[in-house]
Amino acid sequence: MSKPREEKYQAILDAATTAFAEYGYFSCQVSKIAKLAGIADGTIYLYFKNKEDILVSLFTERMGQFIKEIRQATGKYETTQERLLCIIRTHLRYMQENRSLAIVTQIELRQSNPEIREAISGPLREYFHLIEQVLAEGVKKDEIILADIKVARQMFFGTLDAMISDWVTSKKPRSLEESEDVVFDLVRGAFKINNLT
Amino acid sequence: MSKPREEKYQAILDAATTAFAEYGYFSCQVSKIAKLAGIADGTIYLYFKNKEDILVSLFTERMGQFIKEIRQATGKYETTQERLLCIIRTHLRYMQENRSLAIVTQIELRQSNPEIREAISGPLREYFHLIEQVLAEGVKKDEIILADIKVARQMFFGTLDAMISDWVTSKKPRSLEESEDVVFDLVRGAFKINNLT
Amino acid sequence: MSKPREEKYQAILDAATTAFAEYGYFSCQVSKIAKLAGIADGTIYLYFKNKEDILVSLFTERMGQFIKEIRQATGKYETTQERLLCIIRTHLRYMQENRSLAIVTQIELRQSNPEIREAISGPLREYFHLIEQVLAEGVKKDEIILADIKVARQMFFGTLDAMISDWVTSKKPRSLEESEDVVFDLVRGAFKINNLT
Amino acid sequence: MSKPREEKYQAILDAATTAFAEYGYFSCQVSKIAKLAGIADGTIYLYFKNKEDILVSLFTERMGQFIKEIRQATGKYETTQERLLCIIRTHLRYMQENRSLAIVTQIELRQSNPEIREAISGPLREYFHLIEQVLAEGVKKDEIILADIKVARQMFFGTLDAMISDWVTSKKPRSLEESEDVVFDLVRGAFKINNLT
DNA sequence: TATGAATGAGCGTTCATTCAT
DNA sequence: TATGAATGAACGCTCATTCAT
Repeated sequence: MSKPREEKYQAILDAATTAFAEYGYFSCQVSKIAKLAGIADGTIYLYFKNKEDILVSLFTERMGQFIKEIRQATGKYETTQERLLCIIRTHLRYMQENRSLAIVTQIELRQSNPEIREAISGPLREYFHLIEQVLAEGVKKDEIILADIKVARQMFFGTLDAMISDWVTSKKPRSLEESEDVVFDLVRGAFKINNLT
Repeated sequence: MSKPREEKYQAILDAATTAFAEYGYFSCQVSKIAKLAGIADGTIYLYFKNKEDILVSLFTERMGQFIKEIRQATGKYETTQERLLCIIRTHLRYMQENRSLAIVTQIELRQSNPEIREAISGPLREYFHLIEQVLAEGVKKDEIILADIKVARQMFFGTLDAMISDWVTSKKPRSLEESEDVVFDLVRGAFKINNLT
Repeated sequence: MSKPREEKYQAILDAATTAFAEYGYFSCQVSKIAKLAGIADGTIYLYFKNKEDILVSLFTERMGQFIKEIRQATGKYETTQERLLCIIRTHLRYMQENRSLAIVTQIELRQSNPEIREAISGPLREYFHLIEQVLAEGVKKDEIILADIKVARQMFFGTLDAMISDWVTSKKPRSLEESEDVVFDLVRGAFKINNLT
Repeated sequence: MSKPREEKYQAILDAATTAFAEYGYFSCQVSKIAKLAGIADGTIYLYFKNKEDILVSLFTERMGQFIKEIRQATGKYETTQERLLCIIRTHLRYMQENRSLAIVTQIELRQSNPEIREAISGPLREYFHLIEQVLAEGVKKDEIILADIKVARQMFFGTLDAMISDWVTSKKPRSLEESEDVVFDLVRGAFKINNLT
């Protein structure tokens, strides 16, 4: 019987995402997650080693899926221009549709607690790597001009991240989709994307 | 004699900055700050209402000074190009010289805990406002071309923030100064800064 | 199963009564109550909101039962004379059998701390009311003669209270029961109880 | 220079009486007493060994004076009837004019903390002794009839104590003086005071 | 598996007391 | 004497985790 187990595992992760998003990791009690998941406190420990494990699993699972989705979507496009626009769209839309995850990402991504940060950094680095791959290939194909891939990635990711940070913080945020083209336009300028394409 | 009082106040804030940077706000006990400041636990409460007040004061004081410094530095320049470069340089250098503050900023800036976030948001919004002012004026003077001031600010700040985030996280970071020109170049492209200037 | 919960609730109240009696409310740590009840400190907070809640519950429960008992016992008698003797006996005997409760009553009944006093005053006022009812009816039925019901109640209760206070304070107290008739005799004189009855 | 020392000593005792009355012994910080006395916290410790010493001194001094006053007043009268009325009047009036002292007496008289209670009990026992002397002499002179001096004293003191307790607790208390005659009348009945006298 | 009552380590904060000035 | 900043022991309460059922 692995299916019901998987289901409850995901239910806990869902509950944790919501709860962490609302209260923050430290201010959120395990009992709150349990209540939200509709199970007893103790049951959580049949699925996760401890509170930290919930957070780490949450990142691994959800960020992993996020990156997988972005990678798949990006794979459909050939040009760097299209790929970057695809990442922008997928990133913003995914976060918009998973607001709690977006919040948790914003909050806990930079946890100082070394153990937590280490566990979390994996998926994030993978995402950074994906972006940098796209950029590197674009440079190689002369579709963009960059003096420093890493800094370019920092700009690219940092922009999206700041947008989500604002959106998440804002009480009545306007849709992120509206800004997709604006961002892309800025990126085109920054990366000197060949307009002929 | 208000001098010694002020000195101890700052000493506690310094200790808190270091301690929060190392452990994170929640994982850092008040006693750790006290020990680091070389005072007794109780003494902290002669200067701060509670633990949260330390964090909030830290932001108000240190971020306030950071913004003040940036504002002063920026004021010396006329063109938008120069101003933006000035912000980039001041921001990166300030954070580089105040690594712990940079870390705390990264960590706690996005606290989910509503009270803390609210208290912190003031200085940050002020900084956002400053950047947007520079951008708006640049647009007005036709020195840059922007479809959306807010998104441009998000890109500008987000880029610097991501750079610092990487730098802070990295075990052996290369100097942020090296990247100043690279970032500026990207920004010039993004904001279509008139190359004639 | 609500039984074991009720049992532990009472056990904590018992422990608290003993501990408060020995050390006084403020000088008695919650951990002492827990140890006396044979449970962990934290368990206390599964049954009571906080330390004050223990004290208040103690009064509500125990004093409530004390008053209930007195009311029941008194209800069996018709004449004021019999009723007053009944109160005297029940009061003294109850306290004699619940020495710790008697002490706590003596100690905390007059707490200056306004919140505590307010919470405690309920049951006490109820008792005062009961006594005054008996007295008022006695006056109505011409079984006693009183110029002022309230002052009479103060004398009646004050006397019993002072007796218990002495008994509680005394290192080798003589039994309270011995004094029952003596008190009653004084009361008869004071209230001019009709000897014909 | 012993005069200013004595003055400040009394000032602290006055402040303590007021402060203890308002907050209760445990809930009243030494700093509150100091502020009320218009001196620095540390100064208190030039006059008193510690907080407890303040309370004990307060009782010794103030209760001592109270008893002295009662003893003097009582000494002026010959008959037991007059003497008892004199005690009633002096007791009630003294407490009415020293409301804070009355409150502190009510509150702390029955402190469970053994050390405090022991220190306090002295003056109180002296007062009990005084009352019992009057009663014993009255019995000897056939002016009153009592089966048990101690219980009679308990009634006498308990009544006054309960009256003050009510008066102290009440938000808008009626004057205690109004009740003097009523109490005396009750006492006359209880003690079978010979009306011929 | 699931429960949820029980645990007890851990921490923020208070405040009586001290001591350098 | 007087000050009041500094001290640090002490304690109420929380909550992640366990375990008997």
